[in-house]
Amino acid sequence: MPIELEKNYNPGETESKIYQLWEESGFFNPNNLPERHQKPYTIIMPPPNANGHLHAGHALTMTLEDIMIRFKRMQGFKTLWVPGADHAGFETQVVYEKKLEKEGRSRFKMDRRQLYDEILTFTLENKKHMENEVRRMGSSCDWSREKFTLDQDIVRQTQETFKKMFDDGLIYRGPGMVNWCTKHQTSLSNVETEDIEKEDTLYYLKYGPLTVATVRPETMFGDVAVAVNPKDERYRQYVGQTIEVQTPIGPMKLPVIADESVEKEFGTGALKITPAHDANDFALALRHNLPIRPVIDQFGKLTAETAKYAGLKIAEARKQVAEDLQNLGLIQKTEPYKHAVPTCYKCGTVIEPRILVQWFVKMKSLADQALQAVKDKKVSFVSEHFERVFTYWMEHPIDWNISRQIVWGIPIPAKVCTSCNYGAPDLENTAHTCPRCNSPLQQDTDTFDTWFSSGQWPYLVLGYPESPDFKTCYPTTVMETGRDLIFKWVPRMIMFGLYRTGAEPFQTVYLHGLVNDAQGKKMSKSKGNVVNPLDLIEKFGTDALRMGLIVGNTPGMDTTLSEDKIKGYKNFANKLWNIARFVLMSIPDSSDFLNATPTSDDRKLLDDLTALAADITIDMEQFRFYMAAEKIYHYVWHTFADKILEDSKARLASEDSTVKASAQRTLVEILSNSIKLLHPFMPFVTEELWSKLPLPDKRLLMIETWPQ
RNA sequence: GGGCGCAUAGCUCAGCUGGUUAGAGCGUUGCAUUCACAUUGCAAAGGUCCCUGGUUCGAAUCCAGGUGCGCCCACCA
Repeated sequence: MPIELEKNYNPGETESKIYQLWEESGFFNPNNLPERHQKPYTIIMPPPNANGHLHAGHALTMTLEDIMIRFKRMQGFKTLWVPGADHAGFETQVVYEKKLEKEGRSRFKMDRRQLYDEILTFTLENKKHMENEVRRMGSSCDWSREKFTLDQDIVRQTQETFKKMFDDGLIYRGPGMVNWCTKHQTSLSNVETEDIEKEDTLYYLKYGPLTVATVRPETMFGDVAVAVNPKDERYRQYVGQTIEVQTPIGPMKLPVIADESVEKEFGTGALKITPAHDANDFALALRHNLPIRPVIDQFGKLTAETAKYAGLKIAEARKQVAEDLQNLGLIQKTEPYKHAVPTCYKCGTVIEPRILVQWFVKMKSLADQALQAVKDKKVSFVSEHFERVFTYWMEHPIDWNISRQIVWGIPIPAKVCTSCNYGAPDLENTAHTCPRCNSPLQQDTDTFDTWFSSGQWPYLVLGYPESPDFKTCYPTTVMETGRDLIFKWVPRMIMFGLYRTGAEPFQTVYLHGLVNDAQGKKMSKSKGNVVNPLDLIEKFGTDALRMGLIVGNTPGMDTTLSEDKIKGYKNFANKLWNIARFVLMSIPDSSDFLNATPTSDDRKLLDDLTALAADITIDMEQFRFYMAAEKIYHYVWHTFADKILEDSKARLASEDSTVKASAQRTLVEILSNSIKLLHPFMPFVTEELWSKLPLPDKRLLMIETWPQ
């Protein structure tokens, strides 16, 4: 009996069944692939944060990487796609703190150990959801190799990198300027702050014989100098002098110094120097050997140094100080002033620059090596312009603060002195006394910036240095991730990879753009336009969602996700289903017809498809998935269904058995090749239909050969 | 202030190294329908390819300038 298909394709039922079939087949694991699969092709999945659900961007990541992997697997590569989960230090802790807040609790009143354990439980719970959602996307990744950033071996290697970098002089212990979030009580790296435009007042303050311009009069108590440009004739006579400055809490004496960094044109050309609370002033203070005088504490309140202002929060203090200065006649004038201020990217609190004794990575030499690797084309970017963006970043490296004052993360394996600034790695827990001052040492309670571990991800997940996976699969083939990670993650992976393994971590970087809403607007919780990929899967099926994400989506460019578009691909899945239904209804029980000689007309149809397959293969090789997908879609619907299939109806009814058998054979062959070409994009419906085709020696479609 | 990108049909976007009549999806309009599929088919309407200049036999495509928009970075306090 011919195989009968249901009238319509039902994605829901099919998808869970098929994924289970794949997973049980073992073919996600390259070790189980048939003999022909020899040459490695490896992708390390950017580990999604294990603190919530997949979003549209993840859905795009999974789709693109799965397309690459499935295509290469069919071509005969030994494909490995390693899934992972990121503990996402600060991000997760923020999520958990919000949860605590709702429960009326606070991390600051909790025992460190308890807080850690609670977040761990929370994370492991969410990690399961995340993993199931990765499966729902159809991802053919090797779950047997899944890694979590807090796995013991990962933690151990991360800590060893820290020690090695310290020994090599690439990591040093501050004091250094850090971005301090007064709400979250931790320092943040430069990529964890977000500049926002702010309207402030620019105050012109009388500083003895000079006038300085500032938006932060409350920091005047921390001033240690006034700086002018050495070429500024107006102030030349004061350079080297000490001036007496009136303040609401009494006079202070400040030296006047000359420094090139001072702009003559801005304000009055004279700049108050507050090294404890301004990154530029700190750099300038280092150049001129100036003292550092902190007047703001970790909670953003003024310190005892400021006498009557002590305990006031910055905003309140600013108001008070300005008012008092006004009354003393020390404000010459004020003007409105628009500028960008860095804020905590999670809570929007204005960052307070502070000088703290913490760990920093020296970026210059690492960045130079990364730059060279890219120049030498050891790493190339899909969409070449990303190379320019990357180069710009690597030419302007800033030392990287890797200490976080949060519990959720990999502990920094170091001992720090209780009385001086000494600190050093101590992985084996053997150091107890400070070699500098003999004071007791204590375990550093800080954890690593999460990018410090995820930056090492490619070689860590492959089991560097000893594992066979590392030896055969590193450098990996492609790193596919979001465009915004060109400066957060990609450079760190290249730098760490080159430093620790001596080789670049991947050969090609494919960056995708943002997934925006149907109107092209960025999705955000506050706008309420966030689209949940799981909802779309429920509604239209995974295959339809994948096509909707891929077609028309060029590398690096943002894309829009609209239900109408996805609906169109749901219809397409059904169209394909019905093509197969028709073909299966048109062929006899016996499979003799498969050996029929095609008529010359049919031969032409088969040759056309071969040519198309070759064309599509080139698109796939060159990462033009948006185009390959559209081409096969167009062929299946508007050539195969609308023309070939319609034309075949007469021949299928032919009395001439040669003509009839040729038509049958041709239809089956075109169908099976179309299904193969579509498989990377629409894996579920194609695998299901493949199972229905009356072909000899059939295996799972996922390991079938790509059409030549 | 610097960097990167974008501007093509009503909407969202393709158009790779310059080459007949500029394409797709959705939307719109008309017609069809006991057929594998109404989750369908056939057909139609719809474009100053942002503007100006240049290179070329030939420009949506390459170059220069302009305009508008988006993103990222930045120490003029």
